[in-house]
Amino acid sequence: MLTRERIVGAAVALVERDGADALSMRAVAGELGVAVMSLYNHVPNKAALLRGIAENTMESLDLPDDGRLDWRQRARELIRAFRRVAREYPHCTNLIVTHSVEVPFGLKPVEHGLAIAHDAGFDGPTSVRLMRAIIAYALGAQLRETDMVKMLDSLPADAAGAFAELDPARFPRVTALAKELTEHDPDTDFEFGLDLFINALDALPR
Amino acid sequence: MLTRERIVGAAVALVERDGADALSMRAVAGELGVAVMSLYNHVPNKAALLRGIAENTMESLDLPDDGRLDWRQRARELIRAFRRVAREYPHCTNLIVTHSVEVPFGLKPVEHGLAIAHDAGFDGPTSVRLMRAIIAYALGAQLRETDMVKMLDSLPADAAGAFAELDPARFPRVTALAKELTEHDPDTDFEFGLDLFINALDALPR
DNA sequence: TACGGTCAACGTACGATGTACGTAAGGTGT
DNA sequence: ACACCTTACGTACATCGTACGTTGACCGTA
Repeated sequence: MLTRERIVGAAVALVERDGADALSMRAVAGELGVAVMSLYNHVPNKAALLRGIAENTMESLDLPDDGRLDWRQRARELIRAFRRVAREYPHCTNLIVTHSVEVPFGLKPVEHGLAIAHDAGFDGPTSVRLMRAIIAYALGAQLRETDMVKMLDSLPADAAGAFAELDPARFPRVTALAKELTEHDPDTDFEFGLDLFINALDALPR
Repeated sequence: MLTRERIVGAAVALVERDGADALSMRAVAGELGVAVMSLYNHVPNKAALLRGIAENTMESLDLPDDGRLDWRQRARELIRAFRRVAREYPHCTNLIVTHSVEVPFGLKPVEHGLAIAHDAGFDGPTSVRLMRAIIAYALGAQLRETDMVKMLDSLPADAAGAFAELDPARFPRVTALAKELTEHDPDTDFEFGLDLFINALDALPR
């Protein structure tokens, strides 16, 4: 029996295995050993399938918000929950982020974020704004990370060497920092920016 | 005479007028009153056309970095330069961001950013990391803004009302902040996050 | 003037994609 | 036994990127 769940599951598996570009109705049908048009009995169109993937991915968010902890720690954990999902379903996450799929995660994370901001002493409008800022950072970090990976893959082998051999008169810092620019530790980078953000919030007047 | 420049120009115009989804080789050819395959005498494939769009868009970045100013102000202006481009070519910018087009902007902005970080007193590795964090924010802010616009368009009319009528027991903050959540002033949001970031940098030990 | 070469533009054609629409087969209630 | 509904299927079409071969205008040389 074909169901929406099986279809979405196959799509998720396919995307994680072969990348987002490999997602086509025909490929999903093939994955299930089924004819293409059979899918349309359960999924109205491809956009709906994308929404299904988004829901399936984002519902693996677990948000164990312990109100007794320090709000900084709670905020960190909330953002890290997103990052964990992105690590578990990297290709699906990218698909969602880049195709700006319709409101993938529900209101629960928003509610949590606003609660944390409230407990930290921020007023309503400020809470909304700082949530937006932190969401922007999390989205961008994910995007930038995959960009970086792709770039480093496309550069031949000795990317640092190529940077280092630029004209030092025009690019003094780039040549000096060639090694750092071509090295990439996603977790460290992410945590660095996250810390920056949390500290900035901490310093904000309320 | 058909040239790469004319083709890219037509593509940019088309994307800004009809959106990124409207970009097809046939549409670009139509825009120029020319047969589809004629484009391939000047552009090897669609990916190259995307790169052309990215270059064309990002070369309108102007970076008047005045080294005598305060580094905070210089950093702000560097980020705002990106945002200006995003405001001038919104659809092209989104196309670039979401399709992670190959290294669209050159090394000049990177060099500027690193120079500013150096003048602010940060060491090399830290400069690289904080540049990455700020790039993540700028990318994500752009992404989130278009998401937000799309979401508000898709929601019927009285989105705030819909939020406000949720179960206040499950979503106390969301219902209380329904108005703020459905209102959107992109510039204010962007500047709020940018300030947050700059202040965080300012507070960072060096 | 005639000719051979170059090159920009074109037309045809193919495979892949999303999906509208009609068909068939098996189960269920009367 | 018969009508009906559900579920899967096959055919068909528009649109996409692009490989490949053809055309026709131009230009230097004989």
